[in-house]
Amino acid sequence: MRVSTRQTQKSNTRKKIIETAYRIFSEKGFSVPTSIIAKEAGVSHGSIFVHFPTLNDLLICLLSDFGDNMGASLHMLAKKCYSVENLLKEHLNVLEEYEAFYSRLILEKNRLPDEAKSTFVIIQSTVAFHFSSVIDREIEKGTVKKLPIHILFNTWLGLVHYYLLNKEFFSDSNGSVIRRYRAELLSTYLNLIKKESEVYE
Amino acid sequence: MRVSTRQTQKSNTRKKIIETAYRIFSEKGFSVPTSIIAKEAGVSHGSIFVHFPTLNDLLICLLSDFGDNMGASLHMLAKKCYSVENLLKEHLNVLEEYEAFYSRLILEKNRLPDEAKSTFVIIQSTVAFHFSSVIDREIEKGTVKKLPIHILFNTWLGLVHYYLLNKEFFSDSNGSVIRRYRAELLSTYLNLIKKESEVYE
Amino acid sequence: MRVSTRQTQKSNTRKKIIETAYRIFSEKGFSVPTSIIAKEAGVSHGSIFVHFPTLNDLLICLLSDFGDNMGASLHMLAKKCYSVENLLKEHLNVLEEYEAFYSRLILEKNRLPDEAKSTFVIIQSTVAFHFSSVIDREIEKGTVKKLPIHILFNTWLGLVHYYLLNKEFFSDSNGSVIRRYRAELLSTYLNLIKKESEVYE
Amino acid sequence: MRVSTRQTQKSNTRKKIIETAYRIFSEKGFSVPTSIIAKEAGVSHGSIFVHFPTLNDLLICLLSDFGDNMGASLHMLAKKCYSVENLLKEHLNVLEEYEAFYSRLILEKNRLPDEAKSTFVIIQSTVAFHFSSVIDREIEKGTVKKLPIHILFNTWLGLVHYYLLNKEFFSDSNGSVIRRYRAELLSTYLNLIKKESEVYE
DNA sequence: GATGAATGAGCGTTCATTCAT
DNA sequence: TATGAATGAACGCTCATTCAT
Repeated sequence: MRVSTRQTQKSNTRKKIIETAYRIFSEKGFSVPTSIIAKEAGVSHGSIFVHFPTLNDLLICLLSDFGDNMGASLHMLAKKCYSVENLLKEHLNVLEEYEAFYSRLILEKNRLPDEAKSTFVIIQSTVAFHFSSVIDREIEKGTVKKLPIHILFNTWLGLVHYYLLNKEFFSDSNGSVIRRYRAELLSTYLNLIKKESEVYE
Repeated sequence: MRVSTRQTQKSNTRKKIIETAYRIFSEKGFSVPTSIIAKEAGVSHGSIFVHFPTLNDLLICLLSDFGDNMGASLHMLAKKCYSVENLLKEHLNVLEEYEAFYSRLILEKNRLPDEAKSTFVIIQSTVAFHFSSVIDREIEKGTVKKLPIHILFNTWLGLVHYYLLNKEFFSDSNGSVIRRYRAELLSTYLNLIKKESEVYE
Repeated sequence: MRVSTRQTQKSNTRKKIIETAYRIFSEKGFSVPTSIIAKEAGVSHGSIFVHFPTLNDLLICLLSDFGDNMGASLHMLAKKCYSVENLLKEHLNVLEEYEAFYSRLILEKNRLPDEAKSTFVIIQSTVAFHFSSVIDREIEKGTVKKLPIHILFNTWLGLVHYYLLNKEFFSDSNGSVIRRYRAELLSTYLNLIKKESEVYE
Repeated sequence: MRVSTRQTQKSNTRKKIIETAYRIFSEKGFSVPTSIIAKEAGVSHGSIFVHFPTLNDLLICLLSDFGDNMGASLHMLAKKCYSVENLLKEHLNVLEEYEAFYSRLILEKNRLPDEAKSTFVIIQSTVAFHFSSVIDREIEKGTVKKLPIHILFNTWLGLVHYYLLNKEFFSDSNGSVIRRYRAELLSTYLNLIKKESEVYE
């Protein structure tokens, strides 16, 4: 019991740091000083370095957790996705769930440790995989235009990222851009890729 | 004469600072220290602050100049653009011309003074304006799908920005992504927006 | 039994700390962090401060133990030492036995608590005492030059310390300098202090 | 004139930093924080890093200057030194001149950048060179015992260093150990190395 | 106007020490 | 008693900004 209590406390602190960092990095970007994270988390500055020897280690942990979580959410895409429409809807659901941090990731990944890039790559690969198989099928069925799949994918991702990265132009800074533009994004994109006879409404 | 000489000198220094900052920010991003800019420009560190009271002022000037230049280039779009295809080709030409700095702008605009956003907005508005009028015409002519114009535009911009922001995944770090993917970007996008009978090759 | 067990445990912990600190300080010097000592000793970081309220207390204990041990070894000098030669040989034996820690002590004593100096003094006094009585006798016998004894002693100590403190110039960093230069140190020193008719070979 | 004034100011600050660092390192050792040096020098903390990019650079500069100065003083040894006695007297003069910093150097050289060791080596080599040539001559003349020169040298250096390193046992902490023990050191050492017929008084 | 040395607040990180368990 | 997470003052170093020349 004793040991368990101690471990709980430790992991509580760790959790507080991780959650605070996640929240603050989401809000303000990855260059917020560690001292601010500590203050917001209600722990001492030194505590951060008890749990994460360097700032990079904290970032890597955050990104890794994030990649795992978002990856897990994305893996559930496969089950429900009999159509592109469904796939993209679910993709938007996942993006909405992780919206703030994901936006920071795609914006600042170049400043982050190399591990960040792999997180990014893994996430996109997962989506790309499901996207490919669904689109492939639809192209064969003749419901989607026959165009190179990777560019169809990049077009979708580019479109969504464009809204995420320019959030302040599209919505109140607090709301979710994804939620607000979900319908528009979906219908436009689907109407673009569908053959004319298959118009999406 | 004296005054004129001094003014010449003054404006030379200013020009050197602006050009150097433009080049270095293009290459390394906006967080290069001012001392490095000064050294590269061959002027004293203090000179920067004679011409630009704060770093923000230098950035605003740079962005404003950039907006003017790129805006001017973009205004010439109108003349040549009788078709979407031509318009987009010219847009890519302009983007290629300003590629490095433009990429930094869309990547780091959140770290820049608020004025940066207006530069960004002005540039995109200019493009959007020409895009609208051309697309409008083509929709009316029935060569382009009837979809909300602003989303068609965002799709195009999102697609291009996606390549610019993920340059390292698409090309050698030195070459121009735009030059390399120009054909692919154009053909994909046009095939998406054109009605089937009008397929772009 | 409980109490005894607990006491055993306590003294075991204490012993582990002392032994580890002795070993690590010998190897790496006195500025190794306490956390490293704890890890190497296989005890918790806090345990160090249960047994030694401050780092200084640990150092004082270590130095005191060291003084006792080396002092005890040195006290046995008296029995065997009928000649300076024997005395110095035995002195070198003792120094070789304690070489690593002793070298650290003479190198870093200024960074150590004042008590370190008394350890140093006690050790040297012990040697000086035996040295004095042997040399005294030899001077009377006329085998050693008649010079102030304390300087003869300081010359010897200076010579030996010089080799200990500049170990890296004289030998591989791993071997014992004393062992390697024992003969040379002895013969030179003895030839210096002996009257000519008594040359040492 | 203007430029000269500016340069003077700069070099004044640099000089203040160097002199203060020299003085404080002499008094308290090389691990005094840079912030203390700055405060004592009457300059801002940042100023130190304007003149010396890293602490190591400051140390290297200090040691290099020191090596040059002491080296220059030592090179004058050659002229006056017709006898060991004169040589050693002059050596002591130089040591007395640089006593405080020299003592720190021999005590803490292991903690200093590698360049420190070369300073140490250069200084000792200079002394060793003059020592060798004088002693060589005297051994040939038969006034000094025939013993390996390098150990005769190490004995001298060991003796002097012993007094420098244990200053607090030999003299008031303020006075110069060298000045106080000059006669004793010289006479003892000379009497040890001289043949008996040549006794030094 | 141009200079560049000087400034000092702020950064990530270290480590002896404390204290609830 | 033993634990080890938590603490916070201190460190070397950076850099936009100031100002005497």
